[in-house]
Amino acid sequence: MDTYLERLNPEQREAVESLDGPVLVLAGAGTGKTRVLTTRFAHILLSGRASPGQVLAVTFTNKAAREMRERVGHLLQRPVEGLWLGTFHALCARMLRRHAEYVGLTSSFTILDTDDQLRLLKQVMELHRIDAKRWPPPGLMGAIQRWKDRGLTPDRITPSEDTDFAGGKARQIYADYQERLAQLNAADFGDLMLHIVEILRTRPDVLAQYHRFFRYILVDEYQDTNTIQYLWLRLLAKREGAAANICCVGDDDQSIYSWRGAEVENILRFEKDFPGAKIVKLESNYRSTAPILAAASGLIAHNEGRLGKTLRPGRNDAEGEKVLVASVWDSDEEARMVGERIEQLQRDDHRLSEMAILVRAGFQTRAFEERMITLGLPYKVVGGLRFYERQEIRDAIAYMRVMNQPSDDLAFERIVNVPRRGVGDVAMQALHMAARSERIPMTAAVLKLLADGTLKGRVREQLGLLMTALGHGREALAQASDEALLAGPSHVRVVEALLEDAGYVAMWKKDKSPDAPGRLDNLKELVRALVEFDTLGGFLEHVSLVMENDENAGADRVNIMTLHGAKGLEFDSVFLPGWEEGLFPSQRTLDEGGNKGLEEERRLAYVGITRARKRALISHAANRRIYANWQSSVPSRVVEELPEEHGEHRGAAAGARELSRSAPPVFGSQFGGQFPLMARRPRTAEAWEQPARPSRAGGIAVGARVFHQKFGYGVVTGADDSKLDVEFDKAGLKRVLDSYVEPVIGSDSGAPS
DNA sequence: GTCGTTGCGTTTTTT
DNA sequence: ACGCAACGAC
Repeated sequence: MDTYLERLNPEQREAVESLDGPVLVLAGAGTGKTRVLTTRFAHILLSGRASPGQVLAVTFTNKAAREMRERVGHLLQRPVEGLWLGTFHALCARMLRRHAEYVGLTSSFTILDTDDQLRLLKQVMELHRIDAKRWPPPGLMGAIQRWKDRGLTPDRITPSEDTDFAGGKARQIYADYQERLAQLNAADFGDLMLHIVEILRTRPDVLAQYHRFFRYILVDEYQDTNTIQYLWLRLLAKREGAAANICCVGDDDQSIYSWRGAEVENILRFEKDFPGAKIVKLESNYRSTAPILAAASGLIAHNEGRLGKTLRPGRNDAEGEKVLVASVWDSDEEARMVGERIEQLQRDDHRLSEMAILVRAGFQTRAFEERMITLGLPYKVVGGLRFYERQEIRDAIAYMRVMNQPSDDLAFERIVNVPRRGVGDVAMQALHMAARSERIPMTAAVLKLLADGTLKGRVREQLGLLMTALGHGREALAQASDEALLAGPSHVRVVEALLEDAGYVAMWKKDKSPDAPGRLDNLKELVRALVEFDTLGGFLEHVSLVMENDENAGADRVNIMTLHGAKGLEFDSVFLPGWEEGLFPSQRTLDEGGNKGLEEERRLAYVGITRARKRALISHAANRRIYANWQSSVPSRVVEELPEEHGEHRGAAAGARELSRSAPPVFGSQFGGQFPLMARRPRTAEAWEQPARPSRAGGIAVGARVFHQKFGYGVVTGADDSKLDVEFDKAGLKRVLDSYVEPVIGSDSGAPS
């Protein structure tokens, strides 16, 4: 009976068994965080403390929720139903459907996707006559989202926060945007949380109901919670006269989402909010070898203000290969080297799916993809555009939404002229006018303008066909329930017919572009997915909350993904390319976030290294092609922070570095070819130290005329160790790394070259 | 109303 | 270099 507890180490066991009162579990990478969470869940149920429906378990991704559900079921040795287990958004949507009327919605409200949100915001901004050039709608959308992330409804926006955008009109636009959402009976993603928090704040009766309901709360990835999620948790957890049975699991060292509103501070203030909280640290790592752990620990130790965990090897067999650092000439050579190493591992019977190339930014994947194609190695880019984000899928879903809910104006606007039906600005204006003046949905406005003869010619004919197709579909859907018992889910056929009759399928069949057949396949795939649901409405709820991509799972492929995308995953072999100043740490993060930004980049590096079970290969290139031109780069400072004794440094490019800044890029590939990297004898120990960082500051004097790849020509106005202040002719005063600039030869300043 | 040209920006991403 | 979005010409 208690065997599941015996499989835990003492810390894990403490985290699982401390059921009364608040618990914060600080779980380092690979220390069994998920195991603790799922076992705790099972333990609550098996010890009879609560029934499945009385536990609230929250995750960030659907994947994590699914995994937890499976593992809990496995521990209980039966599938569990009626759980409140899901993502923040899915759980909030579920709650909001029960109390929608408190925020002016009905329980059948629609959830908007990002396209819809932006289209709606643009409309509101147009009404305010905001110049979209000067104040780009996506910017304001972002601001609104951040407000929502912080729990700020329009009435809570202070004037000082408002002035930033659109000349002080942002608050008003936000308010109008919310107003329009309410009219449309719609909520965007942020609203799911914002509305429910508003309800819990203002309706003590509703809050009390949930307090009675949820006896235990479990939270995964707590370091990633933003303010509104924190508020939601706190409201639900803090009960009058009872201990808060909330257990949050997180790792401050893996907080990498501050740029989208996550507040690590939520971890730090846990003890303040929940007095008497028990803190359990999990530090035994069962995933990685000792050198990998040492490298990761040494690196993260450079951060300040940590809660201070140390990872120690949890297994006896944890010795292993050193972490490699490779210096290469350019990004092409880097891809070649990684490819070779992958082939080598493959020859040694390692599975491709146990290898991952983790990059800082999306554009880096291309070089590796190309290399994999040349070598004939199967690969998958994880987290590219997801299935439900593809144009044809969104269009098809918009068709379904309109059929399901004729008042869904945003979905209607998306498809009204797809395929082209001759509906342009003029016709749209007329439809908007009619809809607004009569206070009717757009589809009703179309019927009206068709009836009164305002619409003529081709538009009239085409829109007539569209409305007929939608009408037929809707009728068939209404009858579907009778028929369903006999013929299986008929909504599948209804949707098929709709996409045919509306000319949507024909549009892609006519399309001669190479990706049209693929899009038709995707549409078939979408229709197939419908079978899993009893009703069209159920399916639509699913797609708006669960945007994921399960394609070609299971096949043996090399994984290529961003470091962010890799969080929570693990692989035997991990490749970490592009560890160069400017790219990783990213220049932009440094510019915007200063030292805090740097620390987050360092955490990202920590996440990267700790993904590896057996081996990690870090690399940096002296030259990288960014957009059109080549840029020379210096190794990331993060590379220098790796502890020496656990790594090995290899590379041909070290000596080449001096050359790199002045040599024409065409040299690059030739040079790389002459020094096959992996064939070189590794230099150990002392080689860990960076090959003397090219210190140009000494070489470039104040007053020197220089050239910078991005900013053009300029004059140096100041210098300190590796940074230069340069007054550029076109771009103005910038602070740049000395290695990014070239002295201009033959100018009056006479810098040595 | 549609098609072609110009111009800007280009980290990370879930739901 | 490239892709997308907005604008102007047919």
